[in-house]
Amino acid sequence: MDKILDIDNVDLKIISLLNQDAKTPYTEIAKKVFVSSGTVHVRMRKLEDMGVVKSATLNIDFSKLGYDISAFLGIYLEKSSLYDNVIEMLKQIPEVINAYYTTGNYSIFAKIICKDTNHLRTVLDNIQKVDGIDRTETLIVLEESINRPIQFFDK
Amino acid sequence: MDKILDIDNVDLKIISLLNQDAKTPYTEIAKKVFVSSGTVHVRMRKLEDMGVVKSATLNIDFSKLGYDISAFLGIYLEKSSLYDNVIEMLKQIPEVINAYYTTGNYSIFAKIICKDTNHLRTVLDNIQKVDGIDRTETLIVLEESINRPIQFFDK
DNA sequence: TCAGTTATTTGGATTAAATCTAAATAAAAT
DNA sequence: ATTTTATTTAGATTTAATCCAAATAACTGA
Repeated sequence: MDKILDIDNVDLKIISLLNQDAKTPYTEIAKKVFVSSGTVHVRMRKLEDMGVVKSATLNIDFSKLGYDISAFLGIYLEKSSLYDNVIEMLKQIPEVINAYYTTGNYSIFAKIICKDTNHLRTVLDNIQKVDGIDRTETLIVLEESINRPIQFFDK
Repeated sequence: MDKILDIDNVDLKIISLLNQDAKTPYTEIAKKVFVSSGTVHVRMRKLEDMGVVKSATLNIDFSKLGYDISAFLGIYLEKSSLYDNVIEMLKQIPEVINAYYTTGNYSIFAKIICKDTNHLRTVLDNIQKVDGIDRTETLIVLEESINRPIQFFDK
C-alpha cells in the first residue's frame, strides 16, 4: 500500500501553496484550490498524520543575524563502521545543521553555519577532534545563487 | 550601522521558537517570551521588514511524495567566468533546489531532488547538456542523519 | 538632572481565521 | 439498488491576528 496513492492534486496544490508561504490562511488556500476551508483543514491534518508535512519553519537570512559563513564539509572516517558514533558526536555540535550519508569519496557530508572565520576555525577544530574522523575537506559557501522549494507537478 | 545591533534577545527568542514551529500562535509565543502578543507582532514585522525573516515554509518528507532521491552535484565549468550564465540555465531546471559558489574544486555546488533513478538520469543528462559545463560529480544522498534549524544563543 | 522628544510596549476593540460539528453529498461495496 | 463508508460543506463557536490609542520606557541635549 503506497502512501503516494493517497495524495491527490488537491493535496499537492495545498502543499505547494503553503510551501511558498506557510502562513497563508487556509481560507485563502481554499479559494485558490476551489474547495472549502474545512477541506483544507482535513487535508492538512491528513498530510501531517501521514508525516508528509513534518513542520513549518522560517526562512531566515542568517547573514543578517551575524552568521556570515556557511560551509559544506566532506568528512573522511578512519573506518566507515564508525558512522553512527560520529553522527552522534556531530549532533552535539550545534553548528552542524545537516549531515548525510552519501555515495562518493566522503563518508559523511555535512553542512555547518558559523558567525565568522574565527568561529569557523573553532568549529572545524572541534570536528577534527571527534573520535573516528580521519580528515575533512571544507567547501566554504561564498554565494547562494539558488535556494527554492520543490515545484510539484500533477500526478 | 549594523543590523545585528537592532536585534535583541527577545527577537532571537521569537525567531527561535517560530523556527521550530512557524504556525505557533503569537499569543503563545508571547507567553513564552514574557511580552504581549502585540509586541510579538511588532517584532516580527520589524524582522520581516529588515529581511531577517524572509518567509515561512513547510518541512516536507519528500520521499513520502515519491521524491526518493536527492543528490549533491559538484559542477566543473569550462571557464569560471561562465558562472552567471550557467546559474541562469540551472534555474530553468526545476529539480535544482540549491546552487552555491564555493571554495574548493567545484565551480558550482548544487542540490537536486528527483523521483527515482530514471528521473535522476534525465536530470543529470539535462545538466550535462548545459553550455559551459565541463563535467559533474554526483553525491547521492542515501541517508539524512541530521537536519535541524540553527540554535541561536543570547547576544 | 530634568524637560522634551522619540520609540516601544501594552491591553482592549475589531476583524479575521481556525476549529469543530452535524448535515449533505459523493463514492464504494455488496 | 441499497447500505455502508468516506468526504465535503456550511454554519456556529472558539481562538488568534490585527489595529490603535494610551501608557510606559528610553533617549536627547542643555
